[in-house]
Amino acid sequence: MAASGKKKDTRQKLLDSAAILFTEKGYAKASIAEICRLAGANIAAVNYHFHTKESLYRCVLQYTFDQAESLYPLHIEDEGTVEEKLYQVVHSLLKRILSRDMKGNFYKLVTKEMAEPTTESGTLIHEIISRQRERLQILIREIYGKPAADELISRMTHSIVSQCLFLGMHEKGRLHHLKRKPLALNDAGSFARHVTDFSLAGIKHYGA
Amino acid sequence: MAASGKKKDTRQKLLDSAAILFTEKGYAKASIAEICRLAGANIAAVNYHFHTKESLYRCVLQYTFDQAESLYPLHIEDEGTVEEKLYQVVHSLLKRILSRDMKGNFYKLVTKEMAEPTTESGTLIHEIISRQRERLQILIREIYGKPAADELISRMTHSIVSQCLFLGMHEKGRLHHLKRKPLALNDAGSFARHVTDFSLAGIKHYGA
Amino acid sequence: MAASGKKKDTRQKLLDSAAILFTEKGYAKASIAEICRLAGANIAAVNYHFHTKESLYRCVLQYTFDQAESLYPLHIEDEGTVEEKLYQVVHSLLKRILSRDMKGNFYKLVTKEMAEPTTESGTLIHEIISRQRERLQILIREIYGKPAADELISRMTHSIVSQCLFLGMHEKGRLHHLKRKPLALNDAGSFARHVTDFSLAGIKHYGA
Amino acid sequence: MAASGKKKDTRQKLLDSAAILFTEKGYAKASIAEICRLAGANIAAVNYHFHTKESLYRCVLQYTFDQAESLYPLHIEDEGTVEEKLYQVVHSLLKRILSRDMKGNFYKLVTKEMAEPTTESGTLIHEIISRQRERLQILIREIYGKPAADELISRMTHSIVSQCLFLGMHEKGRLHHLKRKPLALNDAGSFARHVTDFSLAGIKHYGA
DNA sequence: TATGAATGAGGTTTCATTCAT
DNA sequence: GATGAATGAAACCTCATTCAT
Repeated sequence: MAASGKKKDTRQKLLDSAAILFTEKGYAKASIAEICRLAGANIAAVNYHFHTKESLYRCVLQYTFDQAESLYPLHIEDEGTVEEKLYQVVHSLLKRILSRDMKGNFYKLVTKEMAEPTTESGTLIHEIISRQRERLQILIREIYGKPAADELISRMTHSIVSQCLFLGMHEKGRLHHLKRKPLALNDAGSFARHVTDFSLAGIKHYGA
Repeated sequence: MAASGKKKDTRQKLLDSAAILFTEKGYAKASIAEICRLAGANIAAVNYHFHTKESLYRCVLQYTFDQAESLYPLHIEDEGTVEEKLYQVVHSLLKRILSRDMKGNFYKLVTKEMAEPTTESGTLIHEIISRQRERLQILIREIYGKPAADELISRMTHSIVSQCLFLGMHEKGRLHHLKRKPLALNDAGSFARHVTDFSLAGIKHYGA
Repeated sequence: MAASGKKKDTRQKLLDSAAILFTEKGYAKASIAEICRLAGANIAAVNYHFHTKESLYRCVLQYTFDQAESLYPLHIEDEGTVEEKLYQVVHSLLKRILSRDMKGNFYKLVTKEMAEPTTESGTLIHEIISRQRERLQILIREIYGKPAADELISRMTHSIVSQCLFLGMHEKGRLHHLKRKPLALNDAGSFARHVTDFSLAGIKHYGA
Repeated sequence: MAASGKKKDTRQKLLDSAAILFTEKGYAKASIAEICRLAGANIAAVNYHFHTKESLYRCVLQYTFDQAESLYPLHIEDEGTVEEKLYQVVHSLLKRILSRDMKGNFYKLVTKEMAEPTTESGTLIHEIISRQRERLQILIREIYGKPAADELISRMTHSIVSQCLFLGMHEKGRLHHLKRKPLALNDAGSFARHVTDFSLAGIKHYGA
């Protein structure tokens, strides 16, 4: 019975390998051949299990997103202050972004996708990002306290989101001149504190 | 001279075409053949003038950076307050990022490069970004007023830089769910005001 | 028995699907996968029931021929004139060629095979065509009335056969510039009249 | 100077090889690799000179048609009878069909195309066939002498055309059970005589 | 008996680069 | 100095077939 998990093994190994290589090298430069080699599978395996490279890519997006959600769920306590809720949102986002222990990192794929969109893969990302963005906007409105123009809310959302996602753009520790040492998962809490405090001050500046 | 003028012409046209295509499609998907076609040059012209594709790419990085510097120079008035100087820095950066009227846009190339590094091309970008980052850190220290740990300064720098560079990541209006309407060069001043005010409040929050 | 009925079912569905797809797209472009999909069968079903693709093809040839014979049997009345018998032969052939209501159309496969022979499949077609051709030659000799060189008989046979089989070469109404509107089964009688009359005149011209 | 013909040599050799292989094996089964091998060219040569396999195919169609026209021009004497003109048309068509000495045979490609259309290649063939068909219809009307329904003219045209084109369907002498010995170019005159006489009788039968 | 996963050979196409002219 | 033909490596994809279950 333990050995009966052989059946869907190849498909899973392909997903893992693809996640790693897409994350490391990007969609274009990660070749099917290399993905299969890493998975220990035949070169035709991708076509058998996923039909095309792009379809594999979409599955990887979904897969890494699901992993991110299950490993670092967004848990907002109902009783805390809105400020605390903002911290929780930012913290959970940063944990996902800084995580290195998953096969592939969804948010690294998202930033790649934003910088260099792959045909037809935007839909999934669009939905996910939109949902998170809306949640954040509601929170910001609440923190702001007074009625605010959409434009203003939108800008403040941008300010917060960019501080988080921008962390996902430093590949392999390269270009790490932008920060002192590469941030690791351990730093998520501390950095989330900074982003939250920095941004709360910004929001409240407008409210004053 | 007429003949040597002709030669420079081809080289220049190649730079322009390459800048456009690298910016639009990224390094990998912009082919030499297409670049030459757009430049009205022979298919061997790139190898003749630049030897390899990657060398052409490095030249394009330098070229678009020089253009950015000359079109949107960073002019800091000596007499203003530090807050005003921060605004000027942010404003000039945003103008470069939002500009669409140059052949290629250096900062769009930078964000592509950060998300998906091309072998061996990091050096130039490293230097440029470092220089700007240092200038910004000095300013932030000044605004902060009191002695501050490098770590803190670094984090605040990140917060400001990310708000700016993140704007360069929205390709062709796709993924524009992150902002209401695509920002244009006209919006640089207004958006710079937001980033500056938002961030000043953040910086001062720590100082309080 | 219930189980053995099931088996025949799959085999039969494979035959039907293969007949349709071979007729529509030709041997090379009809893939085993697609045939199985259309039959609602497993992808290994063809190899299981027919061993190879080519063997399936031969079975399809036989199958569609049998269907043609049973749906449009060649019924020659013993009492009619030879001219009338010629009409009956031509008519029955045209009905088979113009038929669209069978699974696949034997004569469309024959014309495909003549234009682009598939390895090893000629034997069956050879036999079938030969038999029909001989029957026709005997009839022509009879109509001709006088002793005739084989060469002459052969040429007249060609003239008649080609007028019929050529109708099977118009795929999907494409290339239908060769005739005004695509002929349908209804037109078989009328067109057979034309071919018969036209050809009778030709035959008798030699006899004169 | 004699050696200066090297430049366009490869393209021409590719055309010749492709013509031969497309004619022998059909579009689908003639592989680019084999065509290049036969031409003594690199495997990327087809893409360089013709871009895609289908584009090469279209060029081959045009090329073989041009060869057919120049080798066996259709020369109709103005002074002859209409019957004689019909013979000339049929004769020239048969010479083209029976020719084996060209690189590829346009009409063999036409019959292949009719039996198994290749995507998007029909246009050229459509035009050519239409033009020839119209010329023939005019001639038939003239021979017929009296006003005739389009339908009738169309059927008689079919009868003549099919007798000719059907000869192009016997691949490599296979399936030659339909005729005694494979017809060769020498037989064109004699066979054209048969087709003409046989058909003239047919036409006149209606006129009677 | 029947399946679905897996395979390897081969197909077309793309592309950066080289080289004789 | 500049060209355009040519090249070889490598990419993605298709497919008939095999095999353990």
